[in-house]
Order: sequence, then structure tokens, then C-alpha cells
Amino acid sequence: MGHHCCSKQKVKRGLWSPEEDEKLVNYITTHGHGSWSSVPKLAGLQRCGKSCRLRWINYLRPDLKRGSFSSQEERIIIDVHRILGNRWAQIAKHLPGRTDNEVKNFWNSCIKKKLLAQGLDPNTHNLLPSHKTNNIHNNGCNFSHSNPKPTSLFSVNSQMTDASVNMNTPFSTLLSFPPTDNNFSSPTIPIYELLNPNAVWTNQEQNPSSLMGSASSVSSSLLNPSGFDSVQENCMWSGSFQPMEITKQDEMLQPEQQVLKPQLEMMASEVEMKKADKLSDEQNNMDASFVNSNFDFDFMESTLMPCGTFYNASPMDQFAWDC
DNA sequence: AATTGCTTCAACCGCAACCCT
DNA sequence: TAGGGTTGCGGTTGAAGCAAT
Repeated sequence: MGHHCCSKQKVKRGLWSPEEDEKLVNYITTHGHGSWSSVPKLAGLQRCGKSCRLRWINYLRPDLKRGSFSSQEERIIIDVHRILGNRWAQIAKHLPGRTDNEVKNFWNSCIKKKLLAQGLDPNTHNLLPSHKTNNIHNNGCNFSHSNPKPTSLFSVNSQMTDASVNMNTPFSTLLSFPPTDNNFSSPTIPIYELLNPNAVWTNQEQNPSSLMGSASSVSSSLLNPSGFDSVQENCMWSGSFQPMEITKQDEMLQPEQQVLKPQLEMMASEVEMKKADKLSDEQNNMDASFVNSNFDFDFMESTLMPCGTFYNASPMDQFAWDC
């Protein structure tokens, strides 16, 4: 029985043979796919159009990057998933050459388990209840709130109606997304925060910029390609923040972190540019920045409610994450 | 060597959104 | 506006491969 779209056809199912692949590749490279429903017939395949499309997108496309995921890709998946949840197609857009199916499989077969091993709920990215006490004991970390503090990149602010990002924004840009809300006196993230893998804050008073985006956790993640030691080693939600001199950054970076340095420098550069834009905007109109933006509300929605969890940044609901 | 259990990932399914007439 | 066709997406399945016994 085939799909409803091709139920009248006699279609083959299951794995594709090399011959079928060759037929499909030959046809699409010379004619393009056009209407997928007509591809099987024109390409001489006994498959349904849907199957052809899937095979092309997930396996035969020439721009696909095969092979295992790099630690950087892994980190990006985790960080974007933290924002978007199981929106694999959107996540895959941040990983050139990767398909949603590939990302989904990698998540289910690998990342999910690693997060669980770290005591993190793969759906919410929060600490699992059973691991909270363990982490307190293991890391000397302490927090006195009934709700876990999610690791979401952005926390809530009802006045935040602007962002220069949308769902098509590459994650490198997204990472450098600076706060634009006027409530924040320090709307951008200092470079040393981006480059310091140990830059964490005990609460929002210590780091106002963390209200808008925990870029610190992202950057520390990027600087930590293994990707799964942030909780245990850095205790990313607590600990003391010790700004480093920029000139000492390079020395502090591990060899694998050096690989990411260009990206981080680019991020820092973008932050500085946005900082300049921000200052300019503020001078022109304190309120205008929310009007003329290309803000994507779909992004906003998914940002604010990742996996049904949500961090309310109300002052009445602060956490005491003391070490 | 045979069996069993586990993991991975390609492929399928069903649904929703979109497009066209 | 309605309806049919197409496309895109996320969840699920099951075959293949591998490791343990």
C-alpha cells in the first residue's frame, strides 16, 4: 500500500538501490525535480514522489555534509534546541549540509542520552529533579528555589518586542544577539564574557545582560566543544564571575577552543556593532527600535516557550544560586 | 558459531500548511 | 470560498549492523 498520493501506482518501498539512486540523481541534475509527484514516472522509478523527495533531500543532494557531527555542530544543536524544541527543520538550517532527519536522529540517538547522563532533561534542558541534589553535593552548588532555572538562551520580558533575528538567522548571528530592551543599562555582552568559558553569574543582579540572553552560557558552550561538562565543571548557573583581561584570552583558551576563536571574534565584533547601533538608536528614539524591526514572531514564540517551559524573570521570582 | 539485545539511521506515515484552480 | 493536489515537517518504525553472551 502506497501513500494516498500514489495509492494508484505500483510503488516500491524500503531501502533504495544504487540503481534507483542513480536514476533519481540523473533525472534531477538534468531536469530539476519540478513537481515531485511527476518525478518517479519521468525518472523511471517505481517510487512515489514523496519517497523520491525524501531520498533526494536526505541523502542524494550534492550539498549534503556526510559523516559524524562535530562537537561544534553538537553544541549548536543543543543550544538551538534549547530555544526551539523539536523543530528539527529550523535547527538544521543552522547547520549547513545537515538535514532535519539527520539532526533528529543524532539528537535521539546521541545527544539525548548525553544530556540525560548529565542529569538534564532533554526536553526542557532543566536539571532533572533526581540530579539536583546530586549536583549540589558534587559541585558545592546551591540554589534555593522550587523551580529549576532553565538554561534557555532568552528569558522573558513582556516589553521585549524587538530583535534583529528571525528563524532564518544563522546561529552565529543569533548567538551574538544583544539585548535591545531599554530596561537594561548594559544592553550588550562584553567581549570578555563571550570569551570566558567560566563566566557565569549567581543571579541577574550580578550580570544584568543575563536577563535578556544567557549568551554567557552559549559562549561557554562554544568554548567547550565537548559540550557536556558545563554543569559539572562550570556549574553554569552559579559560581563567581571573574572578568579576564582580553589580552589574556588567547592564553586561556584550550587548543580546541582556539579553533572557535574566529567565530567568537566575529560574535564579539557583531556585538560591538550592535552596541553601536543600539546607542545610535537610543539617541534617535528610545521607543522606535521596536517598530522598524524584522522581528519574527514565530521566533519569539518559540523563544519564549521552549518545550513548554519558561523562565519568568520577574524580580519576585529570582533564584538564589549561591555557591 | 549462533543467538540475543541494543543502537543507528533511512524511510515511512500522518498531519498541516500552502498553492492553484 | 471550496476543494484537490503538493510540499514540508515531526514522530515513528523497522532493517541493518554491532556488541555481548
